[in-house]
Amino acid sequence: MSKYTFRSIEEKWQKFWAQNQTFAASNETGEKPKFYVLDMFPYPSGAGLHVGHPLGYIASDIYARYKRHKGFNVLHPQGYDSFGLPAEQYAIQTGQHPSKTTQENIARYREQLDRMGFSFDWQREVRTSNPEYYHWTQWIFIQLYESWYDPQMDKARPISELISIFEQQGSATLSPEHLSFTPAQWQGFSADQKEAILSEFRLTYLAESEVNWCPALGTVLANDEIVNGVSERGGHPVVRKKMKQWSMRITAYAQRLLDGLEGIDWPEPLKESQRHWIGRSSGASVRFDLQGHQGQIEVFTTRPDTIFGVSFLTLAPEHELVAALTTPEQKEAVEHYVAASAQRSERERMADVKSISGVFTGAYAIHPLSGAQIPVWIGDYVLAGYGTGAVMAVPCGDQRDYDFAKHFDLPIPNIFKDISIENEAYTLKDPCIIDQSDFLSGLNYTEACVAAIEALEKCGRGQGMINYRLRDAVFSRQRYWGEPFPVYYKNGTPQMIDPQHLPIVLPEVDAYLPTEDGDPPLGRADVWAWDTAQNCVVPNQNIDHKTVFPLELNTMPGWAGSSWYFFRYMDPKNEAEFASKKALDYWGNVDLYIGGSEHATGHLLYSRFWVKFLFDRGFIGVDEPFKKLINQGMILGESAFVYRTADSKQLVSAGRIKDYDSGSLQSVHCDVSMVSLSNELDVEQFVNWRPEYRGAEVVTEADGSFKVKREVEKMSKSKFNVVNPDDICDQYGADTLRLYEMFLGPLEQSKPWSTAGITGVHGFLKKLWKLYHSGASDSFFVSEQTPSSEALKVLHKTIKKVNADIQEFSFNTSVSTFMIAVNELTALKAYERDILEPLTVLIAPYAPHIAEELWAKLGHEQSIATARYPEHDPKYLVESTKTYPISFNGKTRFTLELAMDLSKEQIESAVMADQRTVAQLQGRTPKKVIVVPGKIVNIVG
RNA sequence: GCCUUGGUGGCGGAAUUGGUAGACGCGCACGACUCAAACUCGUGUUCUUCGGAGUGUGGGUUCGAUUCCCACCCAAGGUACCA
Repeated sequence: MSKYTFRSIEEKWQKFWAQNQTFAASNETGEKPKFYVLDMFPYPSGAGLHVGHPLGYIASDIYARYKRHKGFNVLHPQGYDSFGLPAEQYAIQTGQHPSKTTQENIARYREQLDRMGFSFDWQREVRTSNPEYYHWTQWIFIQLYESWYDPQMDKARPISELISIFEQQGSATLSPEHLSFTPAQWQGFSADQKEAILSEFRLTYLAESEVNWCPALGTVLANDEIVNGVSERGGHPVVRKKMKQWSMRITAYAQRLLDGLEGIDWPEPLKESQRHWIGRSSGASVRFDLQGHQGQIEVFTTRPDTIFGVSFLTLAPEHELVAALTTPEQKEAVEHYVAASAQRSERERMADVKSISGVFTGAYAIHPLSGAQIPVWIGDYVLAGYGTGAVMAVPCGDQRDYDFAKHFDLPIPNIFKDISIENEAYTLKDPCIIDQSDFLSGLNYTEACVAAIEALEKCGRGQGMINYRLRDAVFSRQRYWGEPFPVYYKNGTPQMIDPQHLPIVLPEVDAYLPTEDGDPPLGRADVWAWDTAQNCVVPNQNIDHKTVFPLELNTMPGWAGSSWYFFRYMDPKNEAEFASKKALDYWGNVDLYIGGSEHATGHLLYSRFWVKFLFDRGFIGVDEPFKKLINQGMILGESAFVYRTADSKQLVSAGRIKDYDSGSLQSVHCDVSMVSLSNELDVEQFVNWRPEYRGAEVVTEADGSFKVKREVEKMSKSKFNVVNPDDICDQYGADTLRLYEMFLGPLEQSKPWSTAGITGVHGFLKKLWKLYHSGASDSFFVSEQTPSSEALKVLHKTIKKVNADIQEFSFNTSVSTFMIAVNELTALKAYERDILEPLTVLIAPYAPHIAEELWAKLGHEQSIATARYPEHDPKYLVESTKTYPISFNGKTRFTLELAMDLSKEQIESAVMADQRTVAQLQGRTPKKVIVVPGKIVNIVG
């Protein structure tokens, strides 16, 4: 059988499936139970699908096909997460419209996906960048805006209900402390005042948030786009700055997102990362008055018991009170420090625990319980985004505070009885008693926490509090290629566009960069204002008109469209709703979701948030999107890094490219560390170079020598280490690719890609084919005889094992089980129909093309897709003997075959009588003989 | 730094609740077929000083540890605007 036979079989069946709509799922509630198998949809990158993508798709496809064999109505759709940064970056470079490149990329992805024989229901395809789709993303945004979270009912409610509460009861218990009003006062507020209050409740709202701003590029950058403090593109300086942006009040759902994890079948580590991300901690909020200043510094602490150990306060450099507090003498030092901190990314600051820096503001706070003077410092180990951006420093009880105090020679009072803090802080390692703490002295940790909170509450300086690490999610992007907001501004106040006028379609622009004035790219659109009289988008030059108002210029982030797409597949063509009630009720939530663990705290948390919100508002009937989730491991690529070695052995610079002509690396901003320089890179040149890099230690060029270092990392276009599955399909066929990717190792484990070994699974498929072609000159042959009991045993143990493996998603071991089965059946010359038919169904989810072909040859006219999955019969698997490993002190020395039904004593005497036992013992009497029937015999002596 | 995962032959990996470490495949070696090569088939393949030793390193629990516990080392992913 040649590779041409494989290819023609694959093409034949792919065409057959498409023509017959074999995998179309029905929304009609029939007798079959439903099952929804979903992959995380891909971002259609310009590099095409790489071999890492199909890993999860193959696994989910095997499962979907398995479920069809098991009699389920299976929904197994696919689509594209088609808004995103790379398409925009490409557009900036080439001037091509992102929609054009996106469509081209999608066409290519589709071609690649089709070649692998996936059982997707393509009629349900969705694309997040289609107006028919983002219509509903915009609609959900409006619903979020029109909702608030009621902590008493613990659910989201329409904002109109909040307004009636305000009208009838005033702020009641709902409002934060600084806002308190009666119904009459509410009525008296201006529209703007009312809106300002409501925006503190809306689930999406405008707020000042910190961003990484690159003045030279005039844009905001992701942490990912910043390398060593400068922009990856161009190497320009980046500073942190505040900007008014849309935020999502995900923090309102913190507790429910935490609680919801209990009821879903997700990998424990993934739940753990979400728990950690949400970061619930209980403690106390403490307010420190300031000496000679209005206002207070509020801190959150998990250790209220150590309140008498406070020897200074530390504020984040971005803290709002810093400028006001700083004394004239300290002004210069503080401003210098704040400016320096703005240059460092949050990640850098978190990772750096070695260098201690900070500066005294000159100001003092008053200890809420002792009345002592507490100096106020600023230090960049305190992050503005966490808690209140200020900490009460207890050097004896927190290592970072301790180090800070040591470094700046601040007092380190010890408040722990019989604990030495000579060299390091004491951090609750063993229980201990609080000392030197007024009324807390003599109490243990738990008692002291309670007493301290009580005292703080009594004097109005604090209270017990639950704090979450989770922050509200910034929802604005200063980008072009994303969903436009359905928002216009009337005198600076945001207004939602009536949902009946959606979608607000992304406008055309002449370039994809920010405007000269620093507006996002949408500021370039000629037509980008909203006419409230005509209810349509109109040219923005008419903005003076009384009915025409500017539209929001930001777009939504990548996670907007991916937070609800799984519902759209249920009813993808619906123009009246995001999906019909009937479809939503029938399909419910996703039964099995497969995707990478890199989405653990992004996509998977945002989706859960939106689903809980949609549930609260009664739009859907489920409050978790994904019942069961499997993380497929990443297939890592092998990257080559080039180091230029100068005259000396020292590494001058590093990067993924070199410049042939100048003999130096371009735009490398640092020394030894690695920098990816995607934008300056001539891809052709690198690709041509790569084969030489592979395995090479040194490549010598005219201008000197270049060291090549190979590293395994995430496969990605930006890392130039992508391997294309098409090449594998060309050479071996889709069935081989499918089996091989499964055979590589456990689904959940990351592994580097390598084609070594692919001939093994290809050879297996040939052997499988041969098993059905034992006739004259290798023609198809099947015997109608009754199979031998040996053959039946092989078949049934295979059924049992493969069935168990699929349920545990252990696809690699089922492939080896198939190999063993085919080897054994070939040796037994088991060509009987009763062996071959069940075997074909068994293997069909894994290698569907060859299975369809063999199924047809076996005389079936229907596709194998819904053929009944075989079940094993235990009667063929009964064993009468067991080969016992006989070990001495735990080391196996020989084996002994004994009947299964022997008693412990019989086994022991049989073993002790054996010549080899006598030889091993050399006359000694064993101290003990351990016999585990059916398992092992261990002789201790 | 922090969070998560992983570390087993030359390589990918296998190993019910702790019970024969290295299944299956690659590679390699030898043999058969062939004028020859490829393909295919067969045999062998952890190391070894042949006593044994051996699952990243060092300890511990156990009759028995890849599996459980403690400490450490290394690699990958995430770390809030990549998706």
